[in-house]
Amino acid sequence: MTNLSRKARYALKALYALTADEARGPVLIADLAERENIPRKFLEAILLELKNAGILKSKKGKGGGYALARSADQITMGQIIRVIDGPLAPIPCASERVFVRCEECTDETICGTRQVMKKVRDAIAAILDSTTLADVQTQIARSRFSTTATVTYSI
Amino acid sequence: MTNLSRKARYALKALYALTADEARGPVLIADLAERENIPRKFLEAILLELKNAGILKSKKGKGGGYALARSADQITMGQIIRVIDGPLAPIPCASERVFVRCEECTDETICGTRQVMKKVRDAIAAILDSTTLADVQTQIARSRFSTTATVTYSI
DNA sequence: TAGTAACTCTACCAGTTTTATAGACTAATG
DNA sequence: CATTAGTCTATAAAACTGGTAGAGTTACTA
Repeated sequence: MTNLSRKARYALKALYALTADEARGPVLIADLAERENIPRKFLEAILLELKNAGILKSKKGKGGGYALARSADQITMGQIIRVIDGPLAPIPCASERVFVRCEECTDETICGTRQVMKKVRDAIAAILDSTTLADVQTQIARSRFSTTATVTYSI
Repeated sequence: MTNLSRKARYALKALYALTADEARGPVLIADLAERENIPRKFLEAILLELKNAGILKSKKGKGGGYALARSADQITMGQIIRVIDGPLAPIPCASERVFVRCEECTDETICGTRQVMKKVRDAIAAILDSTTLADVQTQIARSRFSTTATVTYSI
């Protein structure tokens, strides 16, 4: 059931970097791609999606680049992952926001799988919607403090 | 992030039916396939996997078929889903049982995504490993009681 | 106000995974 | 020992994922 796409992992990695660079103003796609080891064109598409979703903002022209649209404590993991990978529910008919009836389900009111997966969805959402980029940032810093320090962000 | 495969949904559907038929002895693949609307050959492969994992047992020859290998309260959703769809963790490096280092992760001890996804994994596992086929069976019965009754199992 | 740095968009492609099918083979039961 | 029913191998269409190419557009700033 392994499920977070590489695309989403790239997105998160990029956002961690942008969070750290929040103060320093817009970051260039090319720089971000190189520093974080993400295929440039692929990253381009990812950042664009995040921008269209209101998570990032961009500035064109000289001195431009990408930056967080809101402060890091206003952006949750749930928001990010939903943008890139879609609903959190393990099964479309268990999604709160984007309910989709599933073909092989005769009657979803009595579907056992659905009832269990609704619980799973709620558990996942509870965690991801309450964890912000700022929280993750703090956790990273804390881990780095207690182990030997590297300066790169891992995904 | 929608993630439970159709194969797993078929597996669960078939297992619900086998749970209900527990008393009546082995069920034929062909019957199961028709009743539950699952492609016959595909179901065959699924049942075989479940058998190899010790969840089902089969009997060949006349009067043969498939049946649960253990009683329904000894089979958890977690066991079933792991057999068909692999680890529950949304990311390989967050898996407890089948840890796989992820390529783009420089240092997993300080990886923010990993730390969050470990929490998610634990939450998912807590639910799926404590829910048995018998539990689901009960829930289905309860739902059927409180709504208008249909006799089919939905997935 | 022109040049250029940088973002935006469309289209495409290759590889993998998922879902599904066909048929030959093997084993056990009555 | 025939029949019934499960097992195995191979194959293939379809969908998805990850990645690439290049033309086009926008907005800074000198």
